[in-house]
Formats: sequence, C-alpha cells, structure tokens
Amino acid sequence: MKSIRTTAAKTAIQELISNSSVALSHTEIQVATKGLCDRVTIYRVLERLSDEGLVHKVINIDGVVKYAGCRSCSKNHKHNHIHFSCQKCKSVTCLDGIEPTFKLPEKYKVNEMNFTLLGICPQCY
Amino acid sequence: MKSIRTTAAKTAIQELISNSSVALSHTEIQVATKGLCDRVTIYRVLERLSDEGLVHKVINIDGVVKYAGCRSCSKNHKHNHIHFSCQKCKSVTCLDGIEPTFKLPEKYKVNEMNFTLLGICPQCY
DNA sequence: TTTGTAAATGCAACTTTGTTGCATTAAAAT
DNA sequence: ATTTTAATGCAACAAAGTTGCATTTACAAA
Repeated sequence: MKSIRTTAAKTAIQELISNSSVALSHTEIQVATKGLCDRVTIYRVLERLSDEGLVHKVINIDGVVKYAGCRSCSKNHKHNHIHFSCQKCKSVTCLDGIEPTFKLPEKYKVNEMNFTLLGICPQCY
Repeated sequence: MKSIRTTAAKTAIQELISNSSVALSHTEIQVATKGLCDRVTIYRVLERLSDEGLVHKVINIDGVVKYAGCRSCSKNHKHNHIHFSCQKCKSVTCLDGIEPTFKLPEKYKVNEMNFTLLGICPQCY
C-alpha cells in the first residue's frame, strides 16, 4: 500500500507555510529552513503537500510561484478567492471570503479561477 | 533623440501576435518565426512592443508568460479584463469587455488586476 | 525489538526560461 | 553619401525547476 511518510523536512516546511500570513516562494522557504534539506527535497515536499491539499500553489502576477497554507478551504478545497500582491514588499496574501462576481461568457466551461490584485498592502500603505 | 526603429524581426513578431486570436509564449513565437532572428532578439522585441503599448504581457495560471495584441485597449491601455486559459489546448484568450466586480477590501490600494479563468474553451468543448 | 519495504532524500546532471556584455550590423536622420 | 546609434547575434551566465539513481530512513509487519 502506497503511504505518505512524516519526515523532518515535510513537518518543518508545512509548519513554516501554515504559520506564515503570506504565501512563500521556494527560495523564501529555502532561506528560512537553511540547511534543513536539499533544494530538490523542498520541491518534492511542496508537491506532496500540494497533492495532499495541505497547501496551495499561487502564481503571482509576476510569474513567481508561491505556496500558501490551506485554511478556510480545509474541507471545500477550492481557491476561488482573491490574492493580493503587494508591489512594495512583494508579499502575496490570500483574501479569504472575498469572491468576485462576473458575467460568465458563453460556451466556456470554468473549472478554476485565479484572481490577483496588484497594489499596496495595508502594511506598506 | 532616442528613436525606435522598424526592423524585420519586430514587424514579423508584431504581426504574428496581432493576427493571433490567442496569447503567444516566447517559445511559440520562436517556433512560428523559426530562424527569423536570435532567441534573445525575440525577448528584446517583445520588451519593446510591450513598452510601446502594442502588446501586453499575460502571466498564465501555470506561470507561463504569454503575449497578446492590444486591441480594445489601444487608447485606454488597461488590462482589467478576463483571460481564459484552456486546460486542453493550453490557449490563452483575452475576453475583452468582461470586467469582474468584487467588494474591495479596506486599506488595500489596488493598481492593477489579473483575472484568469481556467477551464475548457469553446473550441475544445 | 528487530527486520523488510518502499517512501523520501541527497547529489549530480540536465533543461528551460530569461538576462547581460560586447562586437557587429543596419535603420534612418543629417 | 555619411554618420549615428538602435537593433542584432553570439557567447556566457543565472535562476528555476526536473530527472535518474544510489542511499537513507519511516514505519508496518514479524
């Protein structure tokens, strides 16, 4: 039976992401965990956490891949909320609960949505 | 006086993007123009076209950078419209005219927005 | 508690995507 | 026709992510 194992790297990375108020990039995680494990392992742990639904991948408006903990979506794993990307501090925050509305175009089948706002966050305001 | 020159590469790439109904990636442009110019030149032409406001950069939901011609935004150069990303054919289309509405979070200053829908396009439906 | 297994890791090598410096080419102003 | 400098090609580099494989280790079973 294929099982998932608890490892030091996985635990540490999962906690790091969960405790962060903003989404973290691979590089940020690498710096924060400094020496914990190999660069490649971080990629693999992030993939696993993502597969397990413990974390979700956010592509920032500038193309940088970030990871955020799944909070409000623990049961209903959908990420149809707004992400806010700060131009000053480069932080990416999940604005839970705020869902945009739009007139659905015809003949298009929508499975997911990604809505990112770019601007200045409250901390940098 | 700093001027902008018309070159074979620029003209060809601009036409390619303008005539395409979907946004094109650097790789797609490279394949389509095959041998026209160096890989680096394509990057530089795309940067120039973007600076001139003839083309706009779209970051796809999967992080792939694509370029689309500016049509409806020729005067009012804002890209607050929806982009549709097809999971089947990987195409990215600009759905001009459809602007989403959302309840603006407080203390956040919004400068730009990026709204991408992921699903199946009419062609692949 | 010990042992067997395969999941997870480390390391090296590689790919993809994008950038930079510099010598050369060629648009277009004179 | 001449001059200027924007644009290009090429080589080298950098960042981000992937893959193969030998080794390690979590944990289930004995």
